Amino acid sequence: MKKELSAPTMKDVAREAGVALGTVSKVVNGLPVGEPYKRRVEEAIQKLNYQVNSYAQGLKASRTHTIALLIPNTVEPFFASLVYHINLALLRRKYRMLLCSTDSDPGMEQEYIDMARQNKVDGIIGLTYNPNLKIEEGTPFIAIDRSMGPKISCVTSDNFAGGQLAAEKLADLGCKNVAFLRIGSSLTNEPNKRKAGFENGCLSRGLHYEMKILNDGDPYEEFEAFLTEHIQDGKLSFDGIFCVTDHLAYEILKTLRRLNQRVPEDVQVIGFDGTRHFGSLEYTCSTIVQPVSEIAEMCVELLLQENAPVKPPLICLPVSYAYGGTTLEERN
Amino acid sequence: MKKELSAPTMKDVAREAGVALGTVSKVVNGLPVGEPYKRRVEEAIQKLNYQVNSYAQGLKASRTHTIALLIPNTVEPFFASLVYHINLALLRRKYRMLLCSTDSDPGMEQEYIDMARQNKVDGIIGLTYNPNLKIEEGTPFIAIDRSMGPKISCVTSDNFAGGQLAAEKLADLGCKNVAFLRIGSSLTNEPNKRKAGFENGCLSRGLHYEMKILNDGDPYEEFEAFLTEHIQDGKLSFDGIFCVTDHLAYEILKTLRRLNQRVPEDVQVIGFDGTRHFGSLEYTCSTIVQPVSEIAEMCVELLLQENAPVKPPLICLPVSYAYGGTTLEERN
DNA sequence: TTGTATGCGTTATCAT
DNA sequence: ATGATAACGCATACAA
Repeated sequence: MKKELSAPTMKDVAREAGVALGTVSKVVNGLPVGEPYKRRVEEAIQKLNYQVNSYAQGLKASRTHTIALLIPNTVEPFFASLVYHINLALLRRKYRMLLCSTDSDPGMEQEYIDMARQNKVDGIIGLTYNPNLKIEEGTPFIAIDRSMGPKISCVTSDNFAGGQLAAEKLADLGCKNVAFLRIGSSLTNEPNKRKAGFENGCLSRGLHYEMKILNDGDPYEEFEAFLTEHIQDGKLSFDGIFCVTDHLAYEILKTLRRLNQRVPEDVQVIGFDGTRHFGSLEYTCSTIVQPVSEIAEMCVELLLQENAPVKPPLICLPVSYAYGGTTLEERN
Repeated sequence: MKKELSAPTMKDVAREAGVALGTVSKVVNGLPVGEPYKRRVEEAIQKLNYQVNSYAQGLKASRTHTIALLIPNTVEPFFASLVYHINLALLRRKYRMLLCSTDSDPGMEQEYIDMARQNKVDGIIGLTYNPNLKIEEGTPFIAIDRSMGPKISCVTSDNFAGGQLAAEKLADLGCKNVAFLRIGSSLTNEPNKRKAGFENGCLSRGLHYEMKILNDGDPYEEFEAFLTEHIQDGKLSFDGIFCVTDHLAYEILKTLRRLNQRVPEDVQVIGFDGTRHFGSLEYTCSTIVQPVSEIAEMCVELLLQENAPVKPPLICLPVSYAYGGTTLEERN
């Protein structure tokens, strides 16, 4: 009655196989070992149902094959999708993920970063809007969507090109007079790039445009007021609208319905995000799709290649356009 | 130049504070220590920015304050919400979460369970449809939504009561002839309970009902055919429909629109799930809401109370009804 | 009350 | 090529 309830250790395997401790370690780690020894050890492992204790491994090697993901929540579709794809990318490399859902609360974020430090994670991937987060010098950190300073790589989708693409699409689809709608703290700069790209696209195509930008707390009704102002004799003067997120597009679609505007016949709408409803069924609206899976892969790749010659400060991944029923196009 | 890049250890703190190793340990763990010593140790901790290494702790105590969550994916709203709330419940108790997104793939599931074992997690919360998963005897395991055998507690929402509630609501709202629509493997028994509860509710209210149940691979078109069969002179014979999930309800709403049936004027629709779109804005449809946050809390609570006198085999949490625009009710 | 020493499971450096 | 042994960072039983 030695250790019937605690899990078997290498020592147990060694005793069972009648070999030394070091030999078992070598077999487990795939180092060269004499064939008969190897067989006996493997049989003992089978018999005892032995599994290495990665905590002991981590203690020794100070590499834990675990990374922490800091994310505001797992519920918004874009975040949910990010979590999913990062998890996959890690699993492929036999890495584990410590999930840290922060609610964008600075206290929670810091608490989680400390936790991560205690757990000696090999690195952190973080999507946070907190500019003055204290990150340990030694811990590899990759930021998503938001630059955290020059020493930290940031992976994001090409927001500028996305805005531009939206403008070009609307122009291609026959629009003459379009609007840009946005809500969100002006501190965050990524939406600003969407806006800049959109303006750029409109100018290069000679597309007339107007903008309506709300701050974070503002009521959506202001958009309705804005649109109502642009209706004459029941007809909206815009024939195209670019919304800074799919979420906003969804709200605007409802507003347009209330205002008796048909989509896409009277006015076409393009959003930004590209995360589909209900897993992977269909888009809410025509949209600029962020390459979530590529973003995930890039983050993990960058994080794990420790001996990187240089750390790229900002990596923009290409976006694409997807039809979702709110623009004039063939249904497929 | 001893250890300028590796993190400081208790030994470093002890040297800095001029006390013994054990004293530092006691301060860190809140054990009684003389006030002046305590102060010096705390100052040293501050100065060196020391953090305990929870891997070393775990190795010693064989308790790691980490649990693993096995879940098909993080993208479907119900799952996403579950992940979010379980994460919160764990954080409150200073526990960490190892996220294991499995795609319902038995291979991945087993791989993750092994990983979890290697990591010596303190327990596993799992939502899996794989009945013959090999779970270590010693590891505490809580199942969500699906019974994994008599020795493992299962937490779920009260699906039977939910079905019943849907029937009663439809009756209350004036329905006379209703339909139950379901898609999904008949092996899973929770949807069966929704069905049984619904039938029960219909019978007790004298509500006439029909059922249409599809298997997993079947095309949605069969629902459309079913509904079309029940249209005479443009009028659907059903005035109420209960869909087994919000997801299905969403599809059915589109179908009804194609068939020129107005919702809720001609026919009222109730779904099941209650996870809202876009984080927390609004429901897709009127629905039976699962108490996700309570489910999460219950799982964590059960998992962590190790000295439980008895393990309840099945715990059903109460559901509620929420208006979502597809039933005849006041907008609020 | 504080300091010292041992062991947790693993890996790596030694002799053998 | 294999076996013994030290060390990783921490907690704790024991000695001072």
